[in-house]
Formats: sequence, C-alpha cells, structure tokens
Amino acid sequence: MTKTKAGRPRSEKAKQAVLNSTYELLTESGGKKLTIEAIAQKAGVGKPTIYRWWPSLADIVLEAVLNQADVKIPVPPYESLNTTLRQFLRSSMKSINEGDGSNLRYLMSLAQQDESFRDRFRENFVAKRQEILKSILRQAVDANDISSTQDLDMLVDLIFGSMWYRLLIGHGTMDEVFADKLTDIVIKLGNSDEVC
Amino acid sequence: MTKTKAGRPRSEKAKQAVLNSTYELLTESGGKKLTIEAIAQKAGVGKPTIYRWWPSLADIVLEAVLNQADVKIPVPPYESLNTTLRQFLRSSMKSINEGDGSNLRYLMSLAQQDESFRDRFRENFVAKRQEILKSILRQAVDANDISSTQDLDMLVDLIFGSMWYRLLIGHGTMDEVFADKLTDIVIKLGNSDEVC
Amino acid sequence: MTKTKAGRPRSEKAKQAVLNSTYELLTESGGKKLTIEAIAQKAGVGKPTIYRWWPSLADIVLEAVLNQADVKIPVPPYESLNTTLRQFLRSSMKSINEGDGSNLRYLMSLAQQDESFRDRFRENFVAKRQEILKSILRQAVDANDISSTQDLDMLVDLIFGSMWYRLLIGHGTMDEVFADKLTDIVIKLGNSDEVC
Amino acid sequence: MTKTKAGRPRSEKAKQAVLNSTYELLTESGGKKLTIEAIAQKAGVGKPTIYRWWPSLADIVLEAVLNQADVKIPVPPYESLNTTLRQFLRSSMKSINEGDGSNLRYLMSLAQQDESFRDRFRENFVAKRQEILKSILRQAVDANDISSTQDLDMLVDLIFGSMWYRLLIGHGTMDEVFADKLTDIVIKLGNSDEVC
DNA sequence: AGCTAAGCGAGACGGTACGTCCAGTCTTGCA
DNA sequence: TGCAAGACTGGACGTACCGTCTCGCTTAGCT
Repeated sequence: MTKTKAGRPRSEKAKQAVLNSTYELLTESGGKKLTIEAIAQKAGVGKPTIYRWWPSLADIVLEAVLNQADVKIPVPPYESLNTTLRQFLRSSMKSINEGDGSNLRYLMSLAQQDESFRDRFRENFVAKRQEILKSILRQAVDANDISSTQDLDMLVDLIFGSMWYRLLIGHGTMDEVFADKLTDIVIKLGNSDEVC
Repeated sequence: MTKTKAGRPRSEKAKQAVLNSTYELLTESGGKKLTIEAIAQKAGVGKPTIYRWWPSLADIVLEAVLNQADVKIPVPPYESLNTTLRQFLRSSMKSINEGDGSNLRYLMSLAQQDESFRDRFRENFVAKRQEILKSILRQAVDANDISSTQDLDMLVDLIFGSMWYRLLIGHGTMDEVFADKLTDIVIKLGNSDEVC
Repeated sequence: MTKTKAGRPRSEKAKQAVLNSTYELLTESGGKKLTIEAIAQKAGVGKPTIYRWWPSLADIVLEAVLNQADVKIPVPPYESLNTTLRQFLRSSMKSINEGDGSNLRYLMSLAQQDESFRDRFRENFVAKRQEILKSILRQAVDANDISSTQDLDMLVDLIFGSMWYRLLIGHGTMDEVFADKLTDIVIKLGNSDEVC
Repeated sequence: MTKTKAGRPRSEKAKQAVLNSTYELLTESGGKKLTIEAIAQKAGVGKPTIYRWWPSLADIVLEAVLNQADVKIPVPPYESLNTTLRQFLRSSMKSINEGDGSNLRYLMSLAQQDESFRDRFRENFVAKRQEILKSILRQAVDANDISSTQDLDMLVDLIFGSMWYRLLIGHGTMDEVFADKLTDIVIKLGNSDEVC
C-alpha cells in the first residue's frame, strides 16, 4: 500500500534548476564562484530549499556532475584487451581534457574537506567507475587476455591512480599517448605470470 | 655591493611560531580549524605579519609541513630493487599512516583551489619526492635490475599515483601488503621487455 | 432566501485552537516566541488557515487577548466617584500586575508597526476601555461629583495615559497607591472649577 | 597616566555614517525598512562593524535619535508656570508633529521587545526628558506657582503619560490646544491644596 | 649614542558567505 | 471547498573569516 505523503510535493523544477546552475557555475569558474548563495540566486531558488535537500555544497556538486555525466563514457562491448581498454582509456582522457577534469579535481578537493562526503563520493562516484573498468578487466580474464591470477583491484588502482595523479598534480599530459602507455602496461602485467 | 636594508629585520621567532601553530592546528583538526585568524591567534602574531611573508594559507601549510617532515623519509642506500624499493615504499606507507596522510590530503585539496599554489606545490614538494623515487629507479637501471628501455617517469606515476589514489579516496589500505604488491609490480614491469 | 454556501464550513475548532495557542505563547514568552509558524504548529493548524482568517499576527493577538479578557474588568455599579473610580482603577492595576500588562505592552508595540492594525486596535480595544471609564465619569457628572464643565476625554487621557506610560516605561509601580493617587487627582480636578 | 589602547582606533566616520543612515531610513519609512542590513549598505559599512559597537538595532536607533535631537527642545528660562510650561509643551508638540513623533513611537515599540533595551531607553532617554520637565516644575514650586506639597513625579507622569498615550494610540491631536489644556490642568492641580 | 625605518602586536575596517528563521504563498490529498 | 501538511521564494538575521588598514611600540643597523 503506497501511502502518499501529505503536503506539497518536492518541486522537480527547483531541483533541476539547482543542479543545472551548479553545473554551469562549476564549469565557468572551476569552483571559485561556486557558493550556495550564488547557486540559489542563479537558480531562482531560496537557500532553505537547497539546505532542505542537500547536506552540503559538495553533495550538490556530486549530484550535478552525475546528472550531466551519466552517459558520457560509454562502456564499449568487449573485443580484446588491447582494443577495448585502449578505447576506454582514450575516451576517458578525452572527456577529462574537454572540461570534466576540472570538475573531477573540484570534487576530489571537496572530498578531502568533509569526511562524510568522502564516503558518499567513494560509494556513488568512484566505486562505479572502478566497477566499469574492473568489468572490462574481468572480460579480459574470461578471454584469456589477462592471467586469472592477477589482482584486478590492484590493476584498477594503478590505472585510475596514475590518471588522477596526473590530473591533480598537473605534471603530465592526459592524452592518447598516456592512454596507450597505460594500456601497454596492463597488457604486459596481465601476461607477466606465464613468463617470469 | 650587498646593501643591508635599514630597519628591523624579519623576526625568526614569529616565523617559527606561525609554522608551528599551523602544523599543530593542521594535525589537530585535519584542516577544519585552520584559518589565518586562528594561526595568528595561536602564534601570538598579527595577521599582517602573516600576509607579509606568505601569499596564501596554502603556502604556510606547505612550508609548515616541509619544516616538520624534512628528514622523515630517509633515502636508503641502494642495494637491490627488491630490497631498496620495498624498504622505501614500506617506510612511506608507515609515515602516511602515522599522521602525515592527513596533511598530504589537505595539501592536495588546497592545490586544487589555487592554480598558482598548485605550481608551487608541484615544484617544491611533489617533484622532490618524485626525484627521490626516480633516483632509486635509476640506480636500479644502473644495476640492471630494470631494463634501460623503461619509462621511469611512467613507473613513478604508477607508484605514487596509486598511493595518492588510495590515500585520497580511502578505498584501500596503506600498509606493507600494498607496498609489497607495488614493489612486485615494478620488478615485473622492469623485466618485461626481455621476456615478451 | 438564505443560501447556505457550498463547501466545508469554517472550523470553529481551528479558530479556537489558534487563539488559545496564541494566548499561551504570548504569556509564556512575552511575545518573543510568538510567530505565525509557532502558532500554526502548536495549534495543529496549517499556516494558510491562519492567513485566511486574520490579516496579520497583530490581529490574532488582539482577538486572542479579547477572547480571554472579555470579562476580566467588571464595571462596578456607580456609587460615588471616590468609591467607584478607586475600585475600577485598583482592579485595573491588579489585572495588569497579574500578567495582562505584558500582553498590553505587546499589543501596543505591534500597533506601532502597522498603521492599519493601529486603527483596529484603537477602535476594538482602546476605545472600549475609554468608553467604560468615560461612562463612570459621566455618572459622576450626573451625580454632581464632577463639574459639568469638565472635559471628560481629557480626564480619560490623563488617567489611561499615565497608566500606559508607567506600564510601557517601567519607571513606576502599578499598585493601589498609584490607583489612589490618580483617583484623588480626578476628584480634585473635577471640583476645581467651582473653586478657582 | 593615560594608556592608549593598541590596535586601530574606532572609525568616527563609520560611526557617524551608521547613525546618519539609521536616522534617514527611520524618518523615510517610519521603521519599516530599518534593518541592520539596510543600514550597513546605506552607510557603506560592514555588518560586523555595526555589531561590534551596538548590541541591537534598538540601540542604534536610540543613539541616532539622540545624536540628531540633542538640542531640539531647548529648556526655556523660567518665567512663570503659565508661560514657561505652556511654551515647553507647545514646542514639544511641535517637534512631535514635525516628524519626531514617528521616531518616538518606533523607539517605544522597540523598548517593548527587548527587556534590557527598555532599561537603557528609560535611563538614557526618558529619564532625561522627565528631569527637564521636573526642573521646570521645581522652579514653579520655588516661585510659589505650585504648592510645595505636590508630588512632582506624579505631575510628570500625567503630562508625559497623556502625551505618549495620544501619540501611540492616535486618537487625539498633538497641537497647541492640547498643550494649553495640559498647562491649565497643571496650574489647577498645583494650587488645589490651598483650596480644598 | 641617537636616529630612523621597517617589523611587530593588536585590532577595527569593508566585505562575502555562511547556515537559520520566519514570512507569506502555493500545491497537494483528505474530509 | 475548507482543511492539515508541508514545500516554495525570499529577505534578514547574527557569525566567521577574509585580506587590508592604521595605530603605537620595538628593535637593529647606519650615521
């Protein structure tokens, strides 16, 4: 029995206005002008409405980014480790270079300032990306492109770790060359058991 | 002709008071209570004194951390890749677990909020750590523990990247097991050319 | 033909709940916690219901106070100016000291903030009290206790004016002594024409 | 030995800007647009500067009114009760009619909302006016225009009480006629002892 | 030895954003 | 169609820090 709650229901319009305004302010300024006050003003929404629905600025940003990015990185159907991973990493790099990078850096920054948001960021964002990459690697194991003794989580840490590292520090490029190097390294590691 | 400037010279006492207070506030609260106001109060120093000598809060934190951590991670004399790298990574993990991790996370967060500080953070902090690791790897190449065709920068990115990734996201442990896995992977990759 | 209106009729229960809650909140806090929100919550009533029936918070308060105080100050049957006025003023003082004073002060405060409520306050509240006092004075004129040339409105202003003044400023007591002094003054003034 | 306090001294400019802006906003709107936010904006002053120096909006208003009104009601040198009091009350009425009335009403309203401000209002404002009137009456006693047995405080309450009453309720005019009536009443009461 | 100019602490300044409270309005479903 | 519930826009609240400023007081080096 679905009990409908009394009272005026949440305004979907207000919700979308907040998320869109947040996303725009974020991409405009890289986070410098992103304040609750500014979001409220731009969205034409009262501040209490924002505080009613999100526990912190960070959570608005996370939802706004998810709201936009839902379908941006398509998981390609598995062909071979060489092909599929390379393509996945190349398109990841591309998306980062095209502006998502700044959002990611901002989210990571927020995650360091709020313990509880860090948890939500991990669960709702990072974990999902890890799962996508891991599923590619699992298919590679099934296809015998990676030895079944490999620690896939470790591979994921190596790949995403070095990508985040370059993104956050800014000492190296996020281009196809980097994607290819990473792919080659995974291929090497995937086969290393048979050899040594 | 070195003209000594007239007037009262910079107070070394004030400088140290600021750096120490900053470090204490940082480790106490993980950054939450770290404001210029709080530093000035705790150090018994006027705010203008702080602004005279540091361009931003981030730079104070960076100097405070460097001030404390200068000698914490000793570079061991090279024996073998297996021994020396393992030793280095294990002691890195230990230092991170013992409290430095929180400071690193805070610095990285600040680096995302200020473009120009990010540069200084890279040059004065990250680059130095990279150089230490790279010098170990270079010695490994000299000792034929790593093939001379390897891209050492890439190895550094893999190692430090995955470490930062775990530190920032908090999805995996920073312990000896992780240090050993990383060491093993570097050894595998170092030899992979000869084999495949 | 009296057409009964369609739809649900006004809930008398809701009305009383609002007035009672208002009165309680008012006497509890002297007006500090008296907000429409608080009234609605305490009365278990929706805010729109309140706005439908009263033009402002002030009007609710006025009605709530009238609702409670209707019969508090009985007009005694006229005996003599000395007896009846003294009695009336003494019981007025008593009621003010027993808690009504705070309500009166709050109403007067509200009346200064809203021009149109000030009119309603004057018509529905103050004027009625003035009329009661004036009717006593009129009976005194009839009984020759006051000279018929006296300006009764002026006497009312003197009496109620000095009472409100003490109540609002708080520089003097509202006790029997004050009531008696006022009575004596009225008696003196009432006869002054014959004499001087 | 006068010890000068350390730190930047209070800005007299900011103080005057606040008081002037407050006075203007008050006379413009009768208190409706008078918010700390608006004062800060109009005065070109930060809100914290206001909160540093005044405990509440009411206290700003009080000081602003005092700041403006310091010399508005001159105490005339005593001639006779008939002349001096009449003149004093007439000029009081005039000042009230010319705009001060609204400020007084607003101050009285604020005094009902804040117990501690009510005390300050009484001490710093009302008491001073009472003292002025009482000094006139005292001179009248010295000149034998008022019997020495009269309770002067009571007379003050009657005069100022009825004036405030008319001002706050708005049921009667504040004109020369009223001033004259009050004067006459005081004269009558002043002599009443000899007679009755 | 005294002068002088910069550094020092203290703390007020104009601001910005915070997170909260309440106002007054709107939109539901139930009675 | 009135009601309770409760979400809505909006505005002011009082607070925390920001980065700048103006004080009077050190204090070290140069004359």
